[in-house]
Amino acid sequence: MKFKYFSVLPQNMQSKPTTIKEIAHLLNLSISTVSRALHDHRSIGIATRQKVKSLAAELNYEPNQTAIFLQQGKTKTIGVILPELSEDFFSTAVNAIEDIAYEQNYTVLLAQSHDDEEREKQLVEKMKNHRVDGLLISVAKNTSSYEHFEQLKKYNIPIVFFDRIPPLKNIHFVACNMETGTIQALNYLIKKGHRAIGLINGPINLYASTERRDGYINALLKSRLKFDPSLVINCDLTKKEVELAMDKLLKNRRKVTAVVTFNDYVALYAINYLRNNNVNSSNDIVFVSYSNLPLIQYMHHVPAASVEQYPYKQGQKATEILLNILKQKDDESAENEAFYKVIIESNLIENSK
Amino acid sequence: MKFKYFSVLPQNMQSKPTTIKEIAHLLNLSISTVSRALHDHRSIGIATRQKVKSLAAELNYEPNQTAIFLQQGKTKTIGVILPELSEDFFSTAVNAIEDIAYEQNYTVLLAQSHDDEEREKQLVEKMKNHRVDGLLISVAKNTSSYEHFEQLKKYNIPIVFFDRIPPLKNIHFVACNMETGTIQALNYLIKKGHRAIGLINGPINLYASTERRDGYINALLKSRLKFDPSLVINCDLTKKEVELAMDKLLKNRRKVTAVVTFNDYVALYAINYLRNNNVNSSNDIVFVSYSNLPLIQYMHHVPAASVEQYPYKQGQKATEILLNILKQKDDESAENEAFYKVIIESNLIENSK
DNA sequence: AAAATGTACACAAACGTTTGATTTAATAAT
DNA sequence: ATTATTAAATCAAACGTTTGTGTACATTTT
Repeated sequence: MKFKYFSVLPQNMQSKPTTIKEIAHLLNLSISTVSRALHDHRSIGIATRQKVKSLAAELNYEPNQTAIFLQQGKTKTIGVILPELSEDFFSTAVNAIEDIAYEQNYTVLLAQSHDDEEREKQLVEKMKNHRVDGLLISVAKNTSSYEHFEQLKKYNIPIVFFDRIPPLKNIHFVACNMETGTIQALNYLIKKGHRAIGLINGPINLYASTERRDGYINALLKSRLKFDPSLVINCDLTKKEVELAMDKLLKNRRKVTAVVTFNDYVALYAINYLRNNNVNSSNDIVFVSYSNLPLIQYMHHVPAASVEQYPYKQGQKATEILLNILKQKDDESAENEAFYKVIIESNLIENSK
Repeated sequence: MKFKYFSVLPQNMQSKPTTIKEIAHLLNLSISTVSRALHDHRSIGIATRQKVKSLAAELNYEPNQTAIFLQQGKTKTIGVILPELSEDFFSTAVNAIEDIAYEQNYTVLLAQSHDDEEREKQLVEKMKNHRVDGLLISVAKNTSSYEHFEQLKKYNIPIVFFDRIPPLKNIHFVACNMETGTIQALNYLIKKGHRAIGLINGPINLYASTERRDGYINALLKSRLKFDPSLVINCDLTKKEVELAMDKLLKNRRKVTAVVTFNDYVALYAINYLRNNNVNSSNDIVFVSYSNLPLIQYMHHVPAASVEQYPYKQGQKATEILLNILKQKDDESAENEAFYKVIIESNLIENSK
């Protein structure tokens, strides 16, 4: 690792940033007049307004946000806490959040919990200290206590949860209903003639797993097919357990012709497992997955279809809701305490390739 | 999309957050005494300190950061502007940035330019308005003018560039030298007996492309092999052009036995192209790539080796440097204007699988 | 001509801190 | 007994805004 360190003369930097005060002094006006002139207040003569504005422009005046924050008691900043930026779902959700927030002149304070409850708590604390106006949270996988969220309510900092929502009563959230997508997936496969359909599901304690299982069972029942529990296998989503699960399915009495996997990664592991073990059925087993990550474009053998969870839409909705709440708070102190609960239906998307 | 909207009674929220002022009033002390007591100033009696602290704890006092920001003229916040969070390189760099920043009690204001120069400019402006103490930037691919960066210098907001650095003279930066990694890659292949080695490179105007090409040529010369320009093909990194490039290589007079690709995505496209077209040499051609993205774990046929660019280390170094600069600025106003220029050497990593 | 209205601006408080300078009282040194 | 020293706390200014209220003058209304 090379390390160069150059020393150079101090550059000609302009002193301190211009303040409203200086402008006032230079023009022999009061501070308030300058402030109002810059805001086009009607009680300021049009001539003075012009004078002020042009001088401000000349001096590169820019309002000191920190002062405004203090004065207004808010920061025009929303905090975002989510598990992992490297997960594509979240990074696209963040794209939405940024887009909406920036549109409305809000700034985004972003932080990752890395699915660690302790860190999540610290971040909540930090965000509170930083006086964010509101919070967007997708909770860590193993978060089991929720006081840190409750506490924020007391400070009157609104939270909107998205995707991974805590089991609390009075909260705002937007989430995706996985059951309907699962039903669509099953119907799709059933229509194609599949009767023995496997499900490689996630951990049993995850709500997302329950939704998938429920959808799976309900779709079967509706089609008057009987539900065979041996075709549903829970795993912790690691490569190893996925392969074990796939193996179990292959060895099952009833030979599956299609498999629904908890997400694209699981599909990938399973498909690669089949190919690596030269299972001749590798091309016969049809896969349906969730998420529709861009990563599947790179796969050689892609799932036939995928249940879309609309990360962008979720992020968008959640942000809109939060900004709405903040706006209401401004408008009336009319404690219109209502809870937004938005549920986006998932949808099956067939993969063209 | 379902949409439920519940109305609920206003909850018992605690009024305004506690201030130092209230504590002072309650204890019949002056504001300054309370402030100093909380900071363990030695001129405050130990008894008073205790009284103040316990009352503060009782009232859940938390200093109002916005007030402190104003008073101190800094925000303990660093801005980060980078092209795309969904690119794994950047999201791991962000991990490093967050880790280091949080360690030192700084907050991170994150934003994506989406490789758009205009947006980048707006973000810089926004960050400046938000009075971030310093900036970490990886510049957008098509940024061609740099005044928005220069301008910040005048405002005395330090910038540390990382990975994608602008062609400016007096700047701080940390970047990765791709040439050495490329040389390692070539040597690796040459040692394995390869003589006809293709290079699917990026756009010719990118510095990263130049580095790769230079490394490629230099390694060949050093091994006394002659450089054949027809084996180096530039492309814009899209799937289509990569396939075209691969095709060109296949049709070349000299048959390549190894290919170095600009990054893992290119490798992926190329490898898939070979397999899809049932080129029998698909397993004979050895690939070496850059980045070592996690995505390759999911590939069936992975590159034999990859040049690591150390995103985490780059993020880490850049943050450390920025925080150093900020600390110096506090300590002495001794205008020790020096420029950090850190170059991390890339390294070839063989893929085990 | 007196009163009401309107226009264009200034004053001053407030937001919640930190911090240099000052005061008060008690203690130690001469 | 007088003066220096120290300890403990207070005062007041400052950071840069916004905003409710006050004021002077000119203009209109009655």
